[in-house]
Amino acid sequence: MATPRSKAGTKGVPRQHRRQQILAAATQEFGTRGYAAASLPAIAERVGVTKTLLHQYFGTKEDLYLACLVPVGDRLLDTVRTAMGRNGTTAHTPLRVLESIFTALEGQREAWFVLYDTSLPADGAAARRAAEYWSAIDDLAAGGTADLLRATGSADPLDADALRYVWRDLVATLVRWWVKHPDESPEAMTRRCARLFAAAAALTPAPADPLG
Amino acid sequence: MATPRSKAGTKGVPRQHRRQQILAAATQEFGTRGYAAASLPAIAERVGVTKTLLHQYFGTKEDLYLACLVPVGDRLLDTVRTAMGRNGTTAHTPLRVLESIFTALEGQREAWFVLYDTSLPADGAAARRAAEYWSAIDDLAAGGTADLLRATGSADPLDADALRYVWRDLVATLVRWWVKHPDESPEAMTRRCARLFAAAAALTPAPADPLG
DNA sequence: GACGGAACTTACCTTGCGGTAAATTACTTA
DNA sequence: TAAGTAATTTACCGCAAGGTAAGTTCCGTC
Repeated sequence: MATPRSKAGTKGVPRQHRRQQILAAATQEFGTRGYAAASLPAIAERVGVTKTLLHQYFGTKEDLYLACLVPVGDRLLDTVRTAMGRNGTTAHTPLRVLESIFTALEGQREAWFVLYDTSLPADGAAARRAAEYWSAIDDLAAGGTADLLRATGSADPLDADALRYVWRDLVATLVRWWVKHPDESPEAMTRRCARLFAAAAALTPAPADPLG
Repeated sequence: MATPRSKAGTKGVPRQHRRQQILAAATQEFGTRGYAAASLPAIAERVGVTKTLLHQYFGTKEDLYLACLVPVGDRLLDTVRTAMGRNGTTAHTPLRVLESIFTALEGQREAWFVLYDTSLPADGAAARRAAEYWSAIDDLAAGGTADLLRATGSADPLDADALRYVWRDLVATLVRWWVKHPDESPEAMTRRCARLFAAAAALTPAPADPLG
């Protein structure tokens, strides 16, 4: 042995394990900083490894991003689908969806923002894939919001678009607040959302009968 | 004359005019791309000028950002203050605030996002200044949200914090949607928000027992 | 019609990033 | 114990960004 001059060589970390480490670190970095501001050196440092290794495991920066995106997207899409799935839209549907999202995200809350990154190279495969995910999720929400608008007598298609947009960003906002309050459990967070919804409802002078 | 070898020299644009041009272009670029992703060369190209000129007019990249931030922040803070100022919080206060924001932003809608840029160097003067602005605006909103929560019987201070957070991001979301629909006038946008609020209120039934 | 300042560019430096080729070390097994 | 392979680093390239120093052109004016 005697003074190993180089730090190269295996560190005894099996491939699959390392893969997971990298994915976790990258998801966190991408989720907090955003694709553009995130740097491979920073991710590598989190893992305690060299930038080069990331390339060898995942290829290009965008490839790595995709590798983070896919599992998160699948998990969230699935969660929302089952949360909305069974019975039609009721008043508790939004809360049920939120709770399912919080639960699915627990342990890696920043992952949400990997799905909705605005700083992606617009022409790349990552952006396309992300767009697929949130358009799929939006479609699920579309039913609910349409019902909602019909109930209050608005037929404007732009209203529907705006409402979907707002709902999506509202979820993002709640998750972002949640990230800043790590002690909050998914259940506690859901209850908090319920209270906030109630407060918000009090804000608007009650119109007509909700949802038939 | 005969073949001017260099394109240097004055283009006959007076200093103040040029200043405004640069500020407008920079605000747009920073607002759409965000501080990190925005590049000085890109801004310079918008103006039809060289990167160097930007430095000569405004100094460093962060300095330029600050020069964009300050007028926007002042204008918005002022607008919100007067919109909330007179009578206490009523049911129409949020809409009045929104309308004032839309009006103040008309002509440069992306400017909003200069105020709420998350990709700023965290330790810099720009971030500090931006934080001052939105904490000042948040303080204005604090009164309203507190009333709201008290009305629904929540005393949790974290609820108040979350509500402020959500409200701020809601505004950002609406502005973002608005940016994507350039034909929408401030007034039309305000009316649309009123309809959306009504729909959202319909969603939450009377402040009954949350979570079934 | 030469002079001086205002407006602008050319040319350059440095840094940090994404990305690749070629070592270097450790683990396994025959 | 030596070969072979898996895991990792060193050393490098190219590029684009932020930033600076030194010009170059234009314009009014005496």
